[in-house]
Amino acid sequence: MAKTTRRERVRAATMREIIQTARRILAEEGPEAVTLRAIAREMGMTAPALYRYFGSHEELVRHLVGDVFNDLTDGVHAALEAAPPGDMSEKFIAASSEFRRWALAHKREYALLFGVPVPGLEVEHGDFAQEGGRRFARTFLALFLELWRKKPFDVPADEEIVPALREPLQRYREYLDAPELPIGVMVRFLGCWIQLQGFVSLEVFGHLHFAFDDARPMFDQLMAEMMPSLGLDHPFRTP
Amino acid sequence: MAKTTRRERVRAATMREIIQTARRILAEEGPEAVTLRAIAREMGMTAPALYRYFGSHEELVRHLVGDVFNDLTDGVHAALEAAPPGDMSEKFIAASSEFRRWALAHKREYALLFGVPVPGLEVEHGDFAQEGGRRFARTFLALFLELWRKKPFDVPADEEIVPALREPLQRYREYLDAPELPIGVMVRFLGCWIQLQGFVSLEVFGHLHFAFDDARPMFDQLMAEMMPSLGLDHPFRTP
DNA sequence: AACTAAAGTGAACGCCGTTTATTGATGAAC
DNA sequence: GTTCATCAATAAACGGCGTTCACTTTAGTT
Repeated sequence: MAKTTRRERVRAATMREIIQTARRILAEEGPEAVTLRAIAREMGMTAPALYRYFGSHEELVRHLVGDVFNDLTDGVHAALEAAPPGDMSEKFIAASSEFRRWALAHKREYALLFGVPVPGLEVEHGDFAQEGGRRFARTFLALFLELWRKKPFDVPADEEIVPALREPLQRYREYLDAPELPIGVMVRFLGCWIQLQGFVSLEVFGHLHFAFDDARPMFDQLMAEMMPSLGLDHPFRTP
Repeated sequence: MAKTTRRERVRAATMREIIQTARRILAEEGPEAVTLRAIAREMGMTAPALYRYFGSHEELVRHLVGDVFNDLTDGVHAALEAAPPGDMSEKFIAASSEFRRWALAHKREYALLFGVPVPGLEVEHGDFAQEGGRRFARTFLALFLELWRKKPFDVPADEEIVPALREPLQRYREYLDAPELPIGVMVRFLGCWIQLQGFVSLEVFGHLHFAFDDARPMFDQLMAEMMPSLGLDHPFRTP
């Protein structure tokens, strides 16, 4: 079991400390401050030493992305578990609100996950980061599927779906390994997710300031309009 | 009229050349390549010379933002004018599609406008850039208002709007100087705009790849679902 | 105790934004 | 038409960055 030599353990600890330090700097001073030299300085090391742990600055940041993803996903999971077990409306609100809350409370980390990809604008985050992203995606997907399975809601018939969209939806359904779902469910799921994340991204990046000081009520409105389309009641509440 | 001295003219021309050069670099090599030294190098100058024209790198970028905004706005205007004059459905599709088309064709410029604000994540773009942003916002706003005025569509009654949202909507309505509009219209306008820009941002920044290679059909689906809520027909077409 | 592989250092390279002192050009006033 | 002030542009330098390389220190293994 514990085949970990002492060397391996201290090495792992150092890697963890590096990522932790990077996160602190990210949160407190912004993404452009996350430099190898700053991290090393903070840890009482020199920058080249970090190359024993990460091949480049970019690779370090990719690990950072994975770490942040896990944090966000943990938050959403916790919110889901804290919600009244049977109440799907509350669960949906809990997960969505926690996503938004976390994003606003960790703008810079959020920007790292869902902002403009830094290098070529095309490259997917690799490996570690990608895994974190998948886990996060699975969380919301599972919630939608639970929603649908427990209490199927009205979804667009196949003929109401833009023809060119049908095949991509089928392929995504295969990828999800859920062949029993109508593609109308897929289109609802994706539509809702895009609305949710689209809204939160605009809010976090300040692109709703043109209309709102505080976008919270508009978010509630969005939820109030979206939830009925998922067969959920929305408690018209503004705590 | 032409009070411009020769000095002023050549100065203005140089400023234009700087912005132009910056845009070329932005488009071809990405935002991180837009450095004072690179711009100067390209123009056969040295970096400090640019300080005669812009107070800092950031100020130069703000002007760049304004320039890019104007480009985008011009594109949307052109698309609107090219649409069949009377057909509001076509106009709406033209403007929305042009917005998306331009964004995808100018990802890096788009990222500059609607990505993560670079410095503190809070600061609004100042002056020149802000004016560009306003002009752009006015374009879509005017389109929505024309829509509503020519053919009023169903909007949520005041009681269907989340209470905490009503006052902010009234204030935004005042700011727009359109006191005759029901706040239900405001909520529709903002909701549609947020959906549109949210979608395009996610697509441009690659955050829809998790489900789609090509998000175009999903965009069409979005339009197909959104337009009826604005009293518009959607031609179920996928050219 | 001796050896070896890993961890860490310091100096250097070429980038960056920015400041300062200095030179070159040009339009305006006499 | 010459003088002079003003603006444009430069070279050199500072500190910061990612990264490389030759080097030393540390620590586990034999």
